[in-house]
Amino acid sequence: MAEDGTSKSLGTPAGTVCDDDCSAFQWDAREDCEVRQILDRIADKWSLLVIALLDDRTMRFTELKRMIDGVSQRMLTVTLRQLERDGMVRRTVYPVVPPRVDYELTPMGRSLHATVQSLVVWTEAHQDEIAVSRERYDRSTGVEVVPSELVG
Amino acid sequence: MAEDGTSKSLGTPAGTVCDDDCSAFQWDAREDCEVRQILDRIADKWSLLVIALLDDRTMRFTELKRMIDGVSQRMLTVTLRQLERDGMVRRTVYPVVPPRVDYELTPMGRSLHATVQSLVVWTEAHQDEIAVSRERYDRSTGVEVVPSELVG
DNA sequence: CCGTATCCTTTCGGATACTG
DNA sequence: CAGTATCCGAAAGGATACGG
Repeated sequence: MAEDGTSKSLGTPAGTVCDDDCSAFQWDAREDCEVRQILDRIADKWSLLVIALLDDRTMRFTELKRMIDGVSQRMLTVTLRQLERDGMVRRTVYPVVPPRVDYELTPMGRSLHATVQSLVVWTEAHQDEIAVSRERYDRSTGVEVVPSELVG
Repeated sequence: MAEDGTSKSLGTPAGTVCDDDCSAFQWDAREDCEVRQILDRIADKWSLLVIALLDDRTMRFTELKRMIDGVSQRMLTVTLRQLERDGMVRRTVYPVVPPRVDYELTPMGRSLHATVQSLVVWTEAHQDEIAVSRERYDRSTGVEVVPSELVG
C-alpha cells in the first residue's frame, strides 16, 4: 500500500479528538473526528458489502472475491486490511499450502453492521419519496434525460 | 455543474431497483441500489455537516459558508443542490437585492439526520476500542510512525 | 449576496503483472 | 490461494475569476 499513506499520525495524542462541540459543529469537518473516519469507511465502495457478507458467516479471501463480483483483488485486500485495522474483521492465516486465510466479523463489526441497518431501513422507507423529489427537481431545472424526439 | 453528469438514468425504470436479494447481496454494489446513493450522499465531505446545521435552524447561504469554515462556495453550492434534489433541503429565494436565499431541512431531511445520529452515537461509543485496535495493528505490522532515533 | 465556469490537484479504485 | 507492486484513468474537491 504505497499510495495509502499509512504512516499518518497515529496513537491519538489524547487531546485532538472532538469534544462536545462535536455534536452540532465541526464533528464532520476533518479527520480530527472519529465519526468522519467511520463514515468514510462504511461509505467506501466495498466495506459495507464485505461486512454484510461476513455477518452471515466466516469466509475465505477467494470466496469473498467471487461473491462480490465487481471487486479487484487489490481493493478487496485494501478493504479487508482497513477493516482489520479498525477491529471490525478478524483475519486468520492457516500455515498450509496452498495458503488459507479466513475472515470473520468481530463483535464490534457485527455491532457496526447492526447499526448501519437502521440506515438501510430508512433508505428503503424513503426511496420512493426521494425518487419523486428528484424527478420533480430535474423537470423543474430542465435536465435533458431523454432525447427530444421522444417529446416532439 | 458541468462535471456532475446530472443527465444520468432517471425516472427509475421500475425494475432495476434491488429486490429482496438486496439485504445480504449486492445491495451495495452499484448505483442500482438506493442505499448506495444515500450512503454516498451522507458520506461526502459536507452534506452531513450541512444537515446537522440546518437541523438547528433555517440558514442563508453565507451563514452556512461562514459556519462550515473549510468549504468552498463551489462545494457548498453543489452539496446544497444535491440535498435539494433529493428532497432533504428546501431552498427559498427572495427576489430582493441583494439576493437572499434561505435553506431549511425538510421533514425527510430531519428524519435522515435523526437516523444518522445512531451512527454517531455508535462511533462515540466505540472510538476507544477502534483506537486501541489500530494501535495494536500498526505495531504488529511495523508501521514507522516515529523516527527510529526515538527507539534506538 | 449568491451563485457559475474553469482549471488544477488529490484521491479512489480498476487493470495488470508478478510472488510465496 | 492469497496476496503485493506498479501504472493509469476517473472522480471528488479546492482555488480562482467572473456574472446577475
